[in-house]
Amino acid sequence: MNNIRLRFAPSPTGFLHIGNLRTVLFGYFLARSLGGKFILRIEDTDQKRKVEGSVESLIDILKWVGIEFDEGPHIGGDFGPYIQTERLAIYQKYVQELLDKGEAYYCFCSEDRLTEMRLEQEKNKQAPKYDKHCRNLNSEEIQTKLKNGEAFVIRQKIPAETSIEVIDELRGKIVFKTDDLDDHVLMKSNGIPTYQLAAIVDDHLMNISHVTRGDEWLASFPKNVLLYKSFGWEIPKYIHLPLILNKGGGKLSKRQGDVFVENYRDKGYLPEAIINFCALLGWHAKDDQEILSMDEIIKKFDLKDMGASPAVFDIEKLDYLNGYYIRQKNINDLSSLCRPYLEKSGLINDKTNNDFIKKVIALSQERLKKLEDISLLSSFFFKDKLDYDTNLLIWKNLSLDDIKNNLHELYNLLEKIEETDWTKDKLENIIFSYIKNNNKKNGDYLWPLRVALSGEKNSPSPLEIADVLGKEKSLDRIKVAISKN
RNA sequence: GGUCUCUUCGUCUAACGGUUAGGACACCAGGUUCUCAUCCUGGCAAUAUGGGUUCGAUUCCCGUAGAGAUCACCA
Repeated sequence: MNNIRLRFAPSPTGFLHIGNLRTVLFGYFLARSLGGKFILRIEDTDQKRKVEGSVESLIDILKWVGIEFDEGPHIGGDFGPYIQTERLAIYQKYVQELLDKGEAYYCFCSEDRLTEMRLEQEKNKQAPKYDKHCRNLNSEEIQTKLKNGEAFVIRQKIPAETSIEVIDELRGKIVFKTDDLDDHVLMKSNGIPTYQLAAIVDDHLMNISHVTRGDEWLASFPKNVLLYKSFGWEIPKYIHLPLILNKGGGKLSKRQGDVFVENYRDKGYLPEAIINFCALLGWHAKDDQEILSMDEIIKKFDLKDMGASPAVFDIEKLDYLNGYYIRQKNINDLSSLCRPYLEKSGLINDKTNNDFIKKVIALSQERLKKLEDISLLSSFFFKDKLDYDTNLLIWKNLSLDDIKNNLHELYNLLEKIEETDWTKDKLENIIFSYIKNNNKKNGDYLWPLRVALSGEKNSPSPLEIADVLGKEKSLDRIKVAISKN
């Protein structure tokens, strides 16, 4: 039994961003490698951005990836509730404590005044910052305004003219001047706390030992530390994970391709590949192993082997890993994974014979980068009529007549083979010895045969295709090729 | 603009202050009974820059440059 507790605390604002996935994954690796607990907490304090149903889809996709929680809104736990809007009374209590201690203050400034102030600051090329207008109101003024029912927020009272030292586990000590820090809003006028308050209170109350969050929070880290000090609470270890960048640099954004884990799942990326890929973004195993399962990563994971520099998302490496993991699948698993893609593209229906599909998929397995590729790679198996240019049949500098002759010879040869002997190995035997005995070259026969059977420039070997297609269909396709003009 | 962070092959990254600066992806070439793919072999390719400290710097310190983050009653 130890006290290691980490959490993933997303906002329910839609699909899971790949950068967020990387953050969860590292939190998960750390928690599990330390033998600790992993908790899901929903940070829904921004009601405007909340998207209906996103908590459910979040839990779904995390489950698909293979992340298991020990506590959370969907499974309960001893530190609930795990949804922030169900904890409002708690935040009220703690914000009052801050008020009583003089670590926070009422602010009655209108939005209009704030905007005006900001415009003025911009005009004078100053950093936009709250001007502390309400910081020194006396209690009479406050009581009067409160009685008049004036709207207010509660702001954090940042100490003046000093500096604050914070420790990030990846970067070490960082020093900020408090005068550069804003008196941030802790409690909004609707009585709901901001992230800055809610996250700190919850992390404390939920006994979180290590906070893993994105790099974008580093700038507000000193304010968080100040808040811990105001409460007199112990500060957990903080790990600000570097961001994932686009190919051209810059935050991974929707405009330059897929950013949601759901997009990758739908295209047929495997969780194994996604996990492995994300792990390699900022972490490296001591022994240089680069193909790793979740279990292996957890076994080898160490905070010390993590970097603090941002990483570019390179889809080509993901493709490589995905192809690798697809090749490792056994054919039963792979065909159940691929079948939905074939059905969706209309090549098969739910009644299509499964054994036939398995054979087709087996031939495409080593060519797949992602599951959705199966439709394009294997469509010729399912079509009644192949559509290809006659010239595609021609191999090197043979004439079309030569090609047709060769196909004719093959037709006569294959026609004699018994249905029960129609297997890849036997076909191979017969065709190769025929070519050899007649002193011909493999390509003169195999290329046109392959095109006749597939209609494609690239495909598996003609013997493999013929085997899967069966005698009748194969002979039909050869006949069609011979009669093409 | 202020503040903070980051900087090794194109990309992800390794290297107690001493290595011919290593690996992976991508790319190129060769091999694997036709193409593609797989697989195997080989190749190309990096310490941003200027100063220090040191016998010795990719590694430590300072400056410069570049990139990124942040500066909401969003998270």
